Amino acid sequence: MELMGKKIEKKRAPVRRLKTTPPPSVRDVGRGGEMRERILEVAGRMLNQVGPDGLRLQEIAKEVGVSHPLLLHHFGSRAGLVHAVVERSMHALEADILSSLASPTGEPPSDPTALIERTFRAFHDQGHARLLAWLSLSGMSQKDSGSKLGDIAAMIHTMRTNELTARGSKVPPPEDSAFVVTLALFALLGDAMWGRVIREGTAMGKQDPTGERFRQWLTGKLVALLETPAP
Amino acid sequence: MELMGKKIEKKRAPVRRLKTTPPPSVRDVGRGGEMRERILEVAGRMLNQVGPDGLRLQEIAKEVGVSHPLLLHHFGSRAGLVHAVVERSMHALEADILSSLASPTGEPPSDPTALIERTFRAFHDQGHARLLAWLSLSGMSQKDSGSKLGDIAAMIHTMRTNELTARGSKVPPPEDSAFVVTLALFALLGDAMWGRVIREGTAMGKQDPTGERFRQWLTGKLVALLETPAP
DNA sequence: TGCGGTGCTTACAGATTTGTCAATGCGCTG
DNA sequence: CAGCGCATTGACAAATCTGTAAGCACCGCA
Repeated sequence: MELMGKKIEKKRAPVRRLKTTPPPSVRDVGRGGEMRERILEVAGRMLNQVGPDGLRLQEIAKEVGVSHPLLLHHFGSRAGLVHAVVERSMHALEADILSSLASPTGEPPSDPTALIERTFRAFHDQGHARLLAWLSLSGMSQKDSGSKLGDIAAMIHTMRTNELTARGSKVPPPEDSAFVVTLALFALLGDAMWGRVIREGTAMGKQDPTGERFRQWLTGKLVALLETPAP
Repeated sequence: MELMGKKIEKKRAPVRRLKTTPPPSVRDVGRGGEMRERILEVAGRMLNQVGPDGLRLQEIAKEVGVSHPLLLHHFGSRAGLVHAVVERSMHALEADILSSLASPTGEPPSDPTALIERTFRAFHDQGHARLLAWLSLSGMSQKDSGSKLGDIAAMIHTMRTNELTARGSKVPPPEDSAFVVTLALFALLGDAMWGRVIREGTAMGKQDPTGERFRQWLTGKLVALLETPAP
C-alpha cells in the first residue's frame, strides 16, 4: 500500500559545493516502525549474500531508497543494525523450523519421512544454512540455537520411545537420538552449503543433479537409524 | 567529482587495473621466493579467521613485519594475493586429505574405522572446514575439489566391492557408495563448523564435551552403512 | 667502476565507509 | 497557531583501504 511515495524530480544541476546552500528536499515521512522494517528486510536479504562483515550502510540505503544516515538514526550504529538484522533472521529461521516440524495436518508428527523432507526443504530454500555458516565463521554463534536443537532432539526421542516400546523393543539412550538429530542437521546444512558443488564435480551430478535422490536416500537411512532398537 | 565511474587511463604504467574479481596477473619475480612464502603463510592463517573478503593488506603486512606495498609488489594486486592464498590453502587441504587417507603403514586402507577417524581429525584440526565454508559463501568454490571427492568415492566403492563379494553378498550400485562418502563429508564439515556450538547448547555437552563420543558413534554407523549389502 | 635490475620503503592519492551535524518539513498537542 | 518531537536529508569529517610513484640500498656483471 504505502510502498513508495512519489519522488520529486530533482536530479538537475550538480549543486556546487557551498556550505550555505542546503536545500533539503521534502519527502514523505514514514510513520510507525514501517521504515525500520523495510530496512531490516533489505538488510536481511543482503546478509545472506555477503555476511555480517560484508554489510554496507550505503548499499543498503541505496537499495531501500533512503539516505544512509537514516539507518544510523534508526539503529544507532552499524553494529546495531547488524545485531538487529541477525536477530531478525534468527527469528525467521526459528519460525521456519517450527513450521516445518509441525505437521501440516496439525497432528503430532507421525511420518518421519515427510517431516525430514519438509525440514530439508525449509533450510534449503530460505538460505538458513548460509546464515548459520556466516554466523559460525564470524564468531557470532548464539548458544540460543543449540538449546532449540536440544528441544527437537527431546521431541524426537519421545516419538521414538513410543514407537519402540509399542513394538516391544528396547529403547536406546537419549544420547543416541541426539546423535541422529545432530547428524541430520549436519547433513542438511552440508547439503545446502556444498551439495551443488559436490554434485557438479562428481559423477553424481549426472544421475542426481538436484540432489533429490541423495536426500531420499538419506531420509531412508535416518529413519532406519531411528527405528533400530537398542541391542 | 565523479560524474560517471570512469577510470582515468594511466599514461606510463602498462599495469592495467581492474577493481573487481579479476583473475590476477601474478608477476612471479620469485627469486628466492622466501618472503613470498612468509607472506602466504601469514595470509593463510588470516584467511581462516576472516575469510577472503576480510583479508587486509596492511594487516598482513604488519604481521609479517613489512610494508604493505611489498605485498602488491609480489602479487600484483589484492585479488592476486587472495588467489594465491586460496590456491595454497587448497593444496594444503588436498595434501592433508591424501595423507589421512593413506594408511600410516603404507598399505592399502583396510580398516575403515581408522581411516574415517584420521580424516575427521585432519579436517578438524587444520581449519579446512572453515576454508571450504568461506569459499562456498564467497562464491569461490572450485569444481576441482569435487572431482577429488569423486576419486575418493570410487576408491571406497572398490574396497566395498571387494569386501562384499568376498563375503558372497550383493554389491550396491556405486551411487550408494558415493552417497555414503557425501554424508561422511557433510558430517565431518558440520562437526568442525557447528559441533562446538551445538554441544554447548544441548544436553550433549555434558556427556560429550569434545564430540569424541559422537564421532565414534558416527564412524560406527558409516561403517555399518558400507558393510550393508544390497537387498 | 659504473649500470641496471631487484627487493623493499616512504609518501601520497583516490575511493570507500562509518559516523556527526545542522537543517527542514510534518504531525500532534496544548 | 505556537511549539515540540520525530523522520529524514545533504554536507562534511575522519578513518581505512588499495594502489601508485619515487627513491634507496644492494648485488651481479660487463
